Amino acid sequence: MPTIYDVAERAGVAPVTVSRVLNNSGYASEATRQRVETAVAELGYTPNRLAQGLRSKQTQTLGLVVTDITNPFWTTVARGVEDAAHLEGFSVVLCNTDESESKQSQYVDLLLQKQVDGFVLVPAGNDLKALLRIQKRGVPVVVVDRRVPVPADSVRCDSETGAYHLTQHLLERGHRRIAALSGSRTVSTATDRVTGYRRALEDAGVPVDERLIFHRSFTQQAGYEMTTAVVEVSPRPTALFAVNNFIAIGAIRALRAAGLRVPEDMALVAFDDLPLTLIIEPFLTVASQPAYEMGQRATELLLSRLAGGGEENPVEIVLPTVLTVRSSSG
Amino acid sequence: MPTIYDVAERAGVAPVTVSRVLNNSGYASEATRQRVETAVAELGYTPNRLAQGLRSKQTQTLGLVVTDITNPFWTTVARGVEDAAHLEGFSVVLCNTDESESKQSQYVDLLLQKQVDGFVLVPAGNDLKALLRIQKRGVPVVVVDRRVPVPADSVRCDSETGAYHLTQHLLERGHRRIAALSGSRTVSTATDRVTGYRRALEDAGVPVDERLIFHRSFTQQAGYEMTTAVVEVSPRPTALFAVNNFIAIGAIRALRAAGLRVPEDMALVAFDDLPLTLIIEPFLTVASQPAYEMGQRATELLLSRLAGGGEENPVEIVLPTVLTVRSSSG
DNA sequence: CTGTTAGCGCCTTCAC
DNA sequence: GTGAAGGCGCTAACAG
Repeated sequence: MPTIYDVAERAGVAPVTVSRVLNNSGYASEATRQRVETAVAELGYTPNRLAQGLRSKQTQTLGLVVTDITNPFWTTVARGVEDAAHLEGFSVVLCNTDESESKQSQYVDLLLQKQVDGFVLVPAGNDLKALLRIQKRGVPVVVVDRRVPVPADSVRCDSETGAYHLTQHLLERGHRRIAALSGSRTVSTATDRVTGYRRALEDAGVPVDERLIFHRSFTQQAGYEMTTAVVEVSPRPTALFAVNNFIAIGAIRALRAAGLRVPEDMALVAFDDLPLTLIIEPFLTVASQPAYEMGQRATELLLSRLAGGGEENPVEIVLPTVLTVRSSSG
Repeated sequence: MPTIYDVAERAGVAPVTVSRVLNNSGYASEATRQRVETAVAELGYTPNRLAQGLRSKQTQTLGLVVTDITNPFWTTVARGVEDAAHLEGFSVVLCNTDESESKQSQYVDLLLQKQVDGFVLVPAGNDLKALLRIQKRGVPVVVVDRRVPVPADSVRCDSETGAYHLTQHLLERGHRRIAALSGSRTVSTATDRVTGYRRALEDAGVPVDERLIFHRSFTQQAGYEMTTAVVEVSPRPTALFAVNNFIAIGAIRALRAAGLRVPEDMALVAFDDLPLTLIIEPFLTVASQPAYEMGQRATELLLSRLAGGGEENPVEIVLPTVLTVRSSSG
């Protein structure tokens, strides 16, 4: 691997001059510029970003910490992050925490050691230590999707209002007994959506039946189990509100297993759309989040922080969800 | 940010000793080891991987270059890569080429500059320059999913046999006019699958009608368009072979639009399963690829190369596809 | 078992 | 407009 020294020697200049030409910093006569550039080409020189980073304290790299890239929602967020980062010459290191706090901790430390310039972070569980460690180092971080009880730049959707609209939609359809199938209580999106659900019921003067509110996890398996339990409640609810896409799929499967039709025997609405590229016939009524935009906006915010821009105070971007009514709600 | 010098000073030892303790390289008495460790803890010292990498010429980082993380197949491959890498303490930098050769080239160069230790590469288009550049630098690379006309470690599925089985399956069901909807001719998986299709027809003594073979791209849009065209061919085929999942979805939509039922009016088989976590009722007959395992195996192979292991010659891992018969084939 | 020396490749600082 | 010196944080190679 040739270095700037090799280039310098070949071009008959000093190493600094090579650096200056390559980075367009400082003056350089057209003549030397030419000589350096031909030397670079002849040698096939490539800068070593490790050395650059060590010296300049910037790696042009972002850490992306999500729960599971296998969930199409995070996939899309990741794509938004990657595209926005690439646009500014930044690379993205991908990490899956699987909602495990220890994995999150491990990854964050690793990324800090790698001197990433910033983080796009989906906090796993309710462990704030990792986030705080990042902030303490003075490394910019944007929290995505979830609320955290500390000041931090963030991008998320209005979960509560989205849930409110979905529930309201069911109420307008005449449903009075609506079950909520949610994720872990430690995750703000899970609780916010249940809060929106509650508020909609209360605003409509419909009593909240605590036996119809389930908290488990954001998985298909959990959706299946919660639904299996909910159909046994007496009197049986007439509609379900699934707090994410996986739970919804699990719910549909459980309903089929129980011989119940959607929406005739049980209406269903959900948070998060399913990827339209993979679905043959969209039929779920959903409050969908602009996943790509979330990733993109988060990254843009992060990069603006890196550029030294922005206000002093944390920026909190809250995007609206989009209610799409389809056949599953009757 | 404290450095080993700070730690050394505090512990009353030389910087090297700190390095030795931290990396468990070379001897260190229990006493100094203790002193170093408490100093590390007190200072909150964290190694700088950039400096380590510059010195040791190893970054513990892999470059993952795929066409589009948004496709669940690649998502799953990526997850396999990430998990396997993480197991050995490696990080993964994610890049989407969107099948663009210039993007591929750009990314590969960037990753080389970042001194990644190895590549998991899905070659975009039929441009080998990027791959050759990697190999020329002596950086290990494993090609995934596609065949390339140069020696290289690789992991892929047996596309030809998979396609053969799918076509054979349709033939056994009595179909004689079967259309093939494929991707770009520049991608080996597209051509291999058509080759398998041809061979199955020939082995069954069924003449190949070139008007029933389409090459466009691996997208839903292309699937839709090819299907719209294929139903106009006279005599109309009775079955379709979609060369990947997106094409299959596009085909189904086009068939619906044309008022044709699957499988009654048109049977359908496809390569690549749809993610079972997102599908309510799997009904596509498919030859599915073990995507997660492909990523995992590729990464393991790559890491074994980094460890200096393996044979001299390129290793070519060809995994079998799994035929899953469901209702779409009648 | 521990320390000294040197240098990975680059860029900032200061001279000329 | 160009160059010399020094150091970013770490570890290999060689002492002792």
